[in-house]
Amino acid sequence: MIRTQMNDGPQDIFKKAGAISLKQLAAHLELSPTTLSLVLNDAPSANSIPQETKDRIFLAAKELNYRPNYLARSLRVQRTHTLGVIVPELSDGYSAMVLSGVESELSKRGFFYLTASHLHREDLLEKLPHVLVERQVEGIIAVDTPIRFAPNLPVVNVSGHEEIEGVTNVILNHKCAAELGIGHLYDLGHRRIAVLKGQEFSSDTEIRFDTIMKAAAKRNIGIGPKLRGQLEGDSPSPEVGYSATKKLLAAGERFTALFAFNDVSAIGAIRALEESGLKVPEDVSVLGFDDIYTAAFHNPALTTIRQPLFEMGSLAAKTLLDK
Amino acid sequence: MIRTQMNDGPQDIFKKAGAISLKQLAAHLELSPTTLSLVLNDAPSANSIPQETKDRIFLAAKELNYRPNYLARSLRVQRTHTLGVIVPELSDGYSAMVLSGVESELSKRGFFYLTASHLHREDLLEKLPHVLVERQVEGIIAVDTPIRFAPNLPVVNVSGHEEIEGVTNVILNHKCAAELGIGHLYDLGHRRIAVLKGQEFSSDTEIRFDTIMKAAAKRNIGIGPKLRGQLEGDSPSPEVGYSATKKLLAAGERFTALFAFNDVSAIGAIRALEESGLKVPEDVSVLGFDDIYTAAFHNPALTTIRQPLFEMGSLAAKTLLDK
DNA sequence: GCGAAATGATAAATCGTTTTAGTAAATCGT
DNA sequence: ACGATTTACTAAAACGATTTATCATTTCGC
Repeated sequence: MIRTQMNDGPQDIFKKAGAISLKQLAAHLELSPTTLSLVLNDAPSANSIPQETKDRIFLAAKELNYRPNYLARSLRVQRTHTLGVIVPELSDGYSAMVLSGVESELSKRGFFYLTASHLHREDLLEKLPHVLVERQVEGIIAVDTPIRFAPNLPVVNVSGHEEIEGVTNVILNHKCAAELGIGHLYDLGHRRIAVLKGQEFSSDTEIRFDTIMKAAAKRNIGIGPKLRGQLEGDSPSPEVGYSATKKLLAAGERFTALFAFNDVSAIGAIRALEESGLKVPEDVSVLGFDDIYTAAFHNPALTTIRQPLFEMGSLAAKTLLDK
Repeated sequence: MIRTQMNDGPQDIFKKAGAISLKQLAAHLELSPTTLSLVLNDAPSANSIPQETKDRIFLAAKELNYRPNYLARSLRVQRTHTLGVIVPELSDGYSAMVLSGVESELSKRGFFYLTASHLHREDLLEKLPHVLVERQVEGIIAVDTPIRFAPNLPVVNVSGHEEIEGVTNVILNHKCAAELGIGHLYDLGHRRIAVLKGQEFSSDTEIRFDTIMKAAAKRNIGIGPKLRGQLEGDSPSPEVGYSATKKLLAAGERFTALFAFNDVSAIGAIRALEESGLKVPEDVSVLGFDDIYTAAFHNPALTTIRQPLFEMGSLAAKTLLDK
């Protein structure tokens, strides 16, 4: 299958034979599968077996390249060491960062995970958890994803704000973040601040907006409807920030600072501002919300509120495994 | 386990009971598991079974929320519908883009995939393929990853340049890309061009550098040692481009254009250039190599050569599944 | 009215492990 | 020298599906 023509040498035939089973290995050694299993898994009851036999087994296992079939094992012991991760979309940087944290934690514990993207589609939001359950995952991590199922296994939602029984939420301290952002702008002297609100489907949208409004109100800054931009469409490119800012500018109310929903939209916003002849940051300061590495190096001066995505991912994994 | 306190109602107990097996379902219907299996899988031999019985089975399956155990099924039919994907690291955008393409193709065909990052560590490069094989993946997609194993199952390497028996490579047309890049700079009038070379561990480094040198030579442009920057360290942030460019500037040889290894390093490079008082693109044009969405919106003017990462991912998946 | 085919099911083997419950022979304590 | 351990190992039953081979009954063709 793999290799093309070439009549293969003996080592190739061996390779093709591929996986050798415990039974075959046992037959080869003239021992029972039981014995091999006991020895290879270092079971307590194997201590009556002489070292010599053990060595024979280990040697043969190595030589014949024996690899236990994880399916069979999992079926028997009823543990898969596998989680499911549901994300909106992989290409947007945000999910990838969280995933990276998840993976780093899981690999420490010998777990793997299956990834599935729902692309904001209702049908997938319903279906994916089911097929993951079919695949016997031991838990599900959802990232920025609405929960459309009654969980009968442990679920951790990263950046989720629904209170659902059986679902643990790992969330950013939004109040703190909003305080930080608005406080920063305020200290720089800004009093006319605009804000870009996220798409409806993003679970952070509402809370981020609310906390920003509150932090602003606290400092006697009003952000009227004409100072509120709205991101639309589910493209993960800065384009959504660009067009939202265009509309915002068209509304006609001046502002000296813009609090974007995230870095990607901030980058689009800057482009829009400059196109209408406004200098950043001289005329308008733009504040992002960290979800990408490159933001810090953006030019000009994009200040961003760092979100510990990697850490949120690894925390989610840790939490889930501890259930 | 999942829920905290609360004494649960009956539907909750039902939920906790969790997965119901085919045997249980059969017992409940007073039929044999065989019959259910035949009906549920719409096997040809099931056409002797009356519609009424079939309906009873479907109904019960739905009501008791029966989900076949994928482990058991896979074990029996010797197919897992699962691939393994090995990437250097998830947080760098590049891998995530490719993964996104892989997933889009796999989901169409009912496949899932396990992801593993090698972080450029030799031990993981050796070990990961083995544990994926243990997990019964039916093939492996490696992304920008050196192959350290003799494959006994189908392998597709994205951006790999080693010729290995049994490994299919999905690669970018580098020659074309270099021509495009250098040609663009040449047409803009640039004759003193510097280049940032990638890290040794990246499989694209050599070929990208070579093709660039050739494309330049063809136009009588020499790129001497003092015009060659070298990326160092395996951080996925623009920092590596930043420090490489600093060194390049310190070498003292002037240039009017910089061909970066990728977008991330280009972003770092721009920062370094501006810090030393050079305007981009007035004094120095910077050319990137597409691996991130946001590049196009970078400011100022980062021109980039688009790399179809998503497409490379989906092509890799398609190729692998066709084996 | 008799053999053949269709109908409606099922028992048992299988996939590759782990685990429980043994067994037969050798060794030990007294 | 006799029962109790220890030693070295194994048979068989799981795990939860699929698949092959079969088996009664009915119905059909003629």
